[in-house]
Amino acid sequence: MKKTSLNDIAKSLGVSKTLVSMVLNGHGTKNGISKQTQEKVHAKARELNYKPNQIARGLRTGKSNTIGLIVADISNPFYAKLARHIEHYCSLANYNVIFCSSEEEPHKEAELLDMLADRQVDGIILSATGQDSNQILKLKRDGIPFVLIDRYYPRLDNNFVGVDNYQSAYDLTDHLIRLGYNRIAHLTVSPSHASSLRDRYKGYRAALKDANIRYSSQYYQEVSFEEPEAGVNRAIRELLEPPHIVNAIFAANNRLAVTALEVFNKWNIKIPQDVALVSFDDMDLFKFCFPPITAVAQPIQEIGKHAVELLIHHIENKEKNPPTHQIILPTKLEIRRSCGNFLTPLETLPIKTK
Amino acid sequence: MKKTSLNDIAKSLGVSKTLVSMVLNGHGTKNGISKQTQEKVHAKARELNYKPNQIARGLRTGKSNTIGLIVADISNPFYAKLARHIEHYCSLANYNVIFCSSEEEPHKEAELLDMLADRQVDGIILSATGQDSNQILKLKRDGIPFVLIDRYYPRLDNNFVGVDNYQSAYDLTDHLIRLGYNRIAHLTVSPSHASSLRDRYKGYRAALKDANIRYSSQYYQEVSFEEPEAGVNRAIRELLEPPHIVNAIFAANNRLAVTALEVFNKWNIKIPQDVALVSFDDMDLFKFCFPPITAVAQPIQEIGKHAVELLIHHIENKEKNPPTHQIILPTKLEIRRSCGNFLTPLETLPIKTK
DNA sequence: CATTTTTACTAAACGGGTTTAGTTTTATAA
DNA sequence: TTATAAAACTAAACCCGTTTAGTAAAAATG
Repeated sequence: MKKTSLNDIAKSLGVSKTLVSMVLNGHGTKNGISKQTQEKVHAKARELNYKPNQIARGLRTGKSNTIGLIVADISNPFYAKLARHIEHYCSLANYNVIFCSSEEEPHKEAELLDMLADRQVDGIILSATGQDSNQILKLKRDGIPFVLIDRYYPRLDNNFVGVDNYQSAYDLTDHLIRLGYNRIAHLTVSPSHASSLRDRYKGYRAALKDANIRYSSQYYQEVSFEEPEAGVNRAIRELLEPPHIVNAIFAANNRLAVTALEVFNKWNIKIPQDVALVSFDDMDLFKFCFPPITAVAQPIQEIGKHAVELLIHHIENKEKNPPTHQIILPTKLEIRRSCGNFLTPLETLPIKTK
Repeated sequence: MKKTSLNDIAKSLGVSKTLVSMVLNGHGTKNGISKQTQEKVHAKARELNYKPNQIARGLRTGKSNTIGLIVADISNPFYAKLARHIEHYCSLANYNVIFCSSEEEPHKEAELLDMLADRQVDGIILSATGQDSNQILKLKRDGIPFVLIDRYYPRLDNNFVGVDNYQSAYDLTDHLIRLGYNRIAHLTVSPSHASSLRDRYKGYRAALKDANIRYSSQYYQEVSFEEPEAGVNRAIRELLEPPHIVNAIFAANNRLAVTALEVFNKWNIKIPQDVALVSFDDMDLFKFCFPPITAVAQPIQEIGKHAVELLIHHIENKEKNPPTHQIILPTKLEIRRSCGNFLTPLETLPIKTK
């Protein structure tokens, strides 16, 4: 059964499609269409189950009421939850979401951005891989409204919603230090072009420095995004085999922490007896694993909400060229048992170096 | 900067836009356009960074190269992973995905289906809430190709990709029975219109029956999707407070199992000493929690792959009206420690009834 | 009664592609 | 030399809404 078009309604009532369009868009009264005619149009539209073709409408109005969302990895619960909230807030504002996952690959990110532009999305929410700011400059040049989430480009003045990765990482490291850990590894992803990861590292370093703890380059372990298993394996062996370089590990994201957990399991390494573990980004798993893992939790729902609000504001005030906003939301340090006695965070524990 | 249109290229070369369109779509030679002209067109398109407007193209061709995906709950890792694979396979076939989450609400599902139809998607992949088959009939009537995943409508002859929930639930229950558990609760979601959940229940009942284990209606516990916490709390209190109605719990999906884990944590209920727990649907958490949870794992990537293949096949053979397919994929029973000694599944353990 | 205003509506352009049905020019066959 | 075919290209319709500019008829005003 073919779909009903505006013309079908117009013909069957013997009026112009202009009239039908105006009435159905609620501009009937404004344009002086009589009450009776309006009623007839509405009745016929209902009868024929008319649904406007959004593509045709979009072609004329230049608006698709669709936004694009590109996250680094949709299978990561952090981004999955974020995606859900973004979809939710968009649907409240009558926008749809085209959903993409860049798999942390800059060339895929570039392709996706092009594709979204071809689809005439009204705006884009992007967690950038961070390697190539040309993409961002192109968006700007093409005048497509966009909001960066999670990661930003330090030198560019863009809309951004995220957390203070530096301070949160500082606090997380400081938490370890106050519990007496003095040899803390930093496990991160390579190549870590993402601003979030770089800031986490800087916060970690600053906390060490402020506590007068000597940093060793051996503490820094980078593993590839594509194959974290092998990298984490190697990193943990280096860090924990005699002479036990570290007594605590700071995982720069949840995926690394989970992978570390797997490796610990395999080698029967005990937390926190053999090593303490903390993670940036919380997840359900960390509540239930043994022992529960201390982590920095990001306010995912708020990030999604602000990103959508900001984006839609920009879309709907496009010509006025509104100023950009940077929204930094607070994180929460979820203290659990993976660093030892969590009830007395200020008491330093005797650390057993195995 | 305004985007380049076909007309821009045509004018700047002094040719018709027909010619440009044909050349850029690779129909140049077929339509007898000379080599030189074709080269000129390509060169100019490159120079002006021409990208066809997909909306305009879609309006004319009636194809949007977009499919809609509706899952029940995108924040559930099962669906998040599925979504990722679906997006991946679609992008290989040059389709985009509009992503939606019905939150298990039939009216939201209906709205989303309408919305996707308005957006002229070429097809839909749907994990239906299962309450209202009218939606499905409407899709059929409108001639929109679609594939059901995860849940199906037993009476309707549709494309479907999923697993044998009945048999898998039977096997999972049987696993408990062989370990000596004889009072097994079934924890499920209400209202469980989804075929998957109903089949899991049937498989559970059949396994009990075949083992000559008496079933009590007290074993069946239904909790609401919107607020599982309260429901699971109540259910577990009913099941595990004296007189300890059951010694094992079969959670019909991973979310219920995770919620149960939370409740156990709160009340200091030990697995498997106080109660055994198994879950339908696996997740990372079950590998790492203490103890690790035995679960039925679905082949998520294969489900996504087959769903996309089937859908695209139907889209691209629409007029030929290809026959429907039902693809049932094998599950895997991941035996862990949540039911006691997992190394000797045939040996019955002495069960302590608290 | 003539003119202006208001009411109720319509024709046609537009957006940016695709596609059908030609047209013009040049080469080939009769 | 003329009819015919092939080669190279174009005009215009079409998809389906939205929007601008305008018209016809009735009512109000001078």
